[in-house]
Amino acid sequence: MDLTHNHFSSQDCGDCPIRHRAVCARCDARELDELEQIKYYRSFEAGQTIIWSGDRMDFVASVVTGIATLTQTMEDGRRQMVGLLLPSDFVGRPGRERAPYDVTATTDLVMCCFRKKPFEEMMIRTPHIGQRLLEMTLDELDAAREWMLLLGRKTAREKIASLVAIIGRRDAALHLSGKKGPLTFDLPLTREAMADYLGLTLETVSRQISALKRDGVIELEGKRHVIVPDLDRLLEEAGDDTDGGLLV
Amino acid sequence: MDLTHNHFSSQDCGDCPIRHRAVCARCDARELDELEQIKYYRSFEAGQTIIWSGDRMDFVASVVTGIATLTQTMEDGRRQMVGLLLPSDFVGRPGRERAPYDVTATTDLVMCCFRKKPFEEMMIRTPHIGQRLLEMTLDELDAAREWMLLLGRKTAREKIASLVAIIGRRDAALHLSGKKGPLTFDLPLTREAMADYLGLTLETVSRQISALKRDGVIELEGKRHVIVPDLDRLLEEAGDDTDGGLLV
DNA sequence: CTCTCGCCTTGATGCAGATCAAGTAGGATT
DNA sequence: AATCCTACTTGATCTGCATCAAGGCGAGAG
Repeated sequence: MDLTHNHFSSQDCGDCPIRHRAVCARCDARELDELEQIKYYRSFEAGQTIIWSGDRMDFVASVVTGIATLTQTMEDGRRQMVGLLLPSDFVGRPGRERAPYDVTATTDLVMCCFRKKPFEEMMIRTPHIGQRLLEMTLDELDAAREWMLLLGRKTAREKIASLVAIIGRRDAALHLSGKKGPLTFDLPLTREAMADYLGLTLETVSRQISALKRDGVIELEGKRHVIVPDLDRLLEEAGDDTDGGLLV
Repeated sequence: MDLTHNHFSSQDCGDCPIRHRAVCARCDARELDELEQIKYYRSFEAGQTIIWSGDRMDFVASVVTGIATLTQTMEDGRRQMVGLLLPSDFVGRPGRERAPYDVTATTDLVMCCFRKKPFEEMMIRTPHIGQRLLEMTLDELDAAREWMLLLGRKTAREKIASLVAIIGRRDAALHLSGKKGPLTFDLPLTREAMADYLGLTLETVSRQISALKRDGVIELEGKRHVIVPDLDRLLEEAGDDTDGGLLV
């Protein structure tokens, strides 16, 4: 979700930094109070599965800190990531009983949850919450469609460059950094998780990261920390024309 | 979008069969009248492009009859379909100026359009329109995620079987057919369009269709008309566990 | 009737990425 | 310091799909 969205207001964030951002920057005091009643926090450790596909899901939630993923698995074990949730992203669907995907914490994670039933009731009484959710869902749909282009038509090298660009930009947006020096950030995913994101094997991911490093498109410190000396070069490698897009 | 959705009511559809279905099965008379004011029809021929990516788009619309596609294109011409719009599907995003994808009619097509500005204003005054749009968008997001699994992890044979199953089921749903005999329907896409849908080349599409035919999974009359003698067999070939899913 | 054009099929070959298989690096445990 | 373990890297080989190339077929036009 786009952190620069015009409805956000970092000023009015109280003790729950996400609640306001995600659903109710436009709420009045009574509504905030009502949300407060149905809200609770949950913490997870890296690697922990939050919900298995098919499980009953009686809450909706915002990611506060950390990273979660949505994945689908076929009977024979093939896995595809279908959602990457960074702080401020929303998970859960009003009006659905059961989770359609596995939700997993890939780093230590804190989520701000709302009990589903009262949240749904509140949504009906409070239209702008639904409107905000619609905006967020439409953004997610756009991201999914960019992702489909990546999965269907990009080469392994382009996929890796795209992933690095996506994470780098979202990270920069999160830290609200005013353009200074080369983009630098940690990859918050294992090679295997990247492979599940990109529809590749982890060996191919590793090889292509090495290739981009060898060719000077990225630099690595350790295995996770990335330095992008030239963002335009990276975007070119990613096969991206649209450079406003690609926000997951 | 799911035609069996509980908010649909085929009874209350007037001269615009889609208007009610898509956005306002719950509208009262005044609201219907208001929609009437901002509504108009547009027809397109097979193959015609409705909007190019980047164009200004001053309407939202429902497909009445025929089929449209959303596609993305890279600079070098690689193309990926990211949306398949069948009758009753919605296209356009309130709050967005420009189209992010090419929209093309793949068959003769009639759309029921609403001028965007007044539609947006009406959405704010009439919450259940927004709620219905949220439901539809969430369904589309689910479909996009199934599609991502297909693009990222399925083999060419599984992809073809999945596509045939998706189209066959949606066709069956549209005709509200009460289970009778083997599933039979037309593929509304050229081999090239199927390739763009599936992230394959048209040659591979052709070969795999031939293979499924040879193996008795499907039968063909001409090049487009498909008979599915055993749906379970087809779904097995598609690698589908979830057999409620896969509605695009 | 036959020409033509779009759409489709089939064959031959090549290559990107999967698969199989070792081996390395670094952090935690003892 | 020795060990173990997990995450990662790199090499060798295999294969599924892309690519290049040559027809086939059916519908509409003349």
